[in-house]
Amino acid sequence: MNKQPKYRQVADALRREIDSGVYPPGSRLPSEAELSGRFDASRNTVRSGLNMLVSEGLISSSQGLGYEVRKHEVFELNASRFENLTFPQNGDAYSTDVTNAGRHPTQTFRVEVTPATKYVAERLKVERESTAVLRFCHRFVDEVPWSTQATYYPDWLVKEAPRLAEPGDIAEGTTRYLAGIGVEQIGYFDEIAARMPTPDEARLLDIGAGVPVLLWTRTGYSADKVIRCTITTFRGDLNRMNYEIGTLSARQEDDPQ
Amino acid sequence: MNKQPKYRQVADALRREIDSGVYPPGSRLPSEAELSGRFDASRNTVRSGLNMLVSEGLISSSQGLGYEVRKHEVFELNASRFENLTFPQNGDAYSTDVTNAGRHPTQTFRVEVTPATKYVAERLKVERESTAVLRFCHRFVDEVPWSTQATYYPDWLVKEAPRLAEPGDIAEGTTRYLAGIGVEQIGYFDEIAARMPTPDEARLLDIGAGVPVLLWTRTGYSADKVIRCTITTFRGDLNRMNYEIGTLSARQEDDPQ
DNA sequence: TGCATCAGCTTGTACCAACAAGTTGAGCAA
DNA sequence: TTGCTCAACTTGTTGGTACAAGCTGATGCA
Repeated sequence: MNKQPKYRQVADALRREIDSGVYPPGSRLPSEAELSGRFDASRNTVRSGLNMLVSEGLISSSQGLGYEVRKHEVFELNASRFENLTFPQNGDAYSTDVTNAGRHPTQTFRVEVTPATKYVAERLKVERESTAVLRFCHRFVDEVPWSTQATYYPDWLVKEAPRLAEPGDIAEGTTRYLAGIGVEQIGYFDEIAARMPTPDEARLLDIGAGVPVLLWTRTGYSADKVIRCTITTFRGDLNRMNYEIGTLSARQEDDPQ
Repeated sequence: MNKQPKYRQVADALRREIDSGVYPPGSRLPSEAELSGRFDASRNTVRSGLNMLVSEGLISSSQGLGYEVRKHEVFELNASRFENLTFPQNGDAYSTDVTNAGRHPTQTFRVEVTPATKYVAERLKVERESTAVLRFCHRFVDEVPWSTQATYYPDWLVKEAPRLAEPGDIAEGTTRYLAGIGVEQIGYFDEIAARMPTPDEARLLDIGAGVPVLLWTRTGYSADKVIRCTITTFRGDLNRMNYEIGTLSARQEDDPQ
């Protein structure tokens, strides 16, 4: 007889019903008052149970509207193709991928000079607090905030490639621009982590409780130096990263889709 | 004058203090009663604020002990080396990596025959509900639950490689065993996602609120067929995945560490 | 018809009270 | 000294109340 607390029983019961399809994605749950009656619990207790499900990312709530079962449409990011070494396409990949999926991409962009954080300095192999150029992108899909991308370039590189510090877009892509002046990216190092968003990230990506962010750090290097560090934050509930490694084989061809 | 609700003011103030080092990782926060006095708020209001920080993964609480600022020691997983194509080393990589880090690895292991879930069936390219062999690993580092790893092998492959269904360990590693009978893995496809843990996952990995899981799905294929699907779940707060792509360059050599 | 208002629903915030249950250290007993 | 008990702390659970604030559809006025 291991008695669970009542608010947990509420959460478990509702979670089971959501999983089994009683409340399909997009549907509304009964109101707190109704659940309060059904489970013979106070409104506070029911709210505790609902809060668990919110923290798990299973449901979301809005004032005046009620609780809704979250939909999970996942967007695939092909990380190993994203920035092909021989045909660098940089940020363009985002626009093309999104457009191909029949969605509408928009983004805001800004450039600034900023001291490198500890995390960035370690990766760029420069002194902490030494300045770096930050090219920052805030991306949307169908007007929904999707990701933020911050690319840092070390000071010494900006001296060789001054256009990096200019506020405008670089039409041919930064990788190609750098290759043009003799700085060729020959490899990169990816780090992927997950955590709950900071309040800033939650605001920029418009995510509520229960949704983690996927952190993708790509450090690109030339034959002898680190030339950039890109930190991308994605909504964890809307994105999945893919890596294709090894011989491209029948796996692709016999895919019926 | 945008007045924030009181519980949010509590959370923001404490978050700022944690970030600025007033409460360093591992230290204890003042008790609910003390904070209640300091912020001139009821215990419930203070609890709401503290709960926010718990959901963000910044602090954790235990009955009788109080609230503690979470420590973040991250373990690096080198995914591109993990299963080298020419020198397959499979699960061994986990033991060696952990031992090299001066930690103590343990694991439990079991084998079962189970119907493939929709997710697994899609990746193995078999019928939904058709049986697969599941080799399941529950891994610990210094007695702390670290990850679970579930590898599924399709039915047709088990007919050719019967040892896959045997309960015991395969000493030389499954990749090598399969290569020995002519089924060579020539590539794989990785998918990485993040989400909040299910109650089952939270139990197996012993994670509380505010910690997401990192989901890593590796689908391995031979020249003409998919031969396995491995789903690994990690604690998001303790792990980071790395991919090294492109020419191995000076990046490694001039790394002082 | 068209528009504004408002009643009645929803969740959000904030307080109070009481008791359960886990942890620790002081202090007493063997 | 050793070991046990217990008081005094901590957070966890559950109940209650009241009002704020967002949303929707019905009502009624122009």
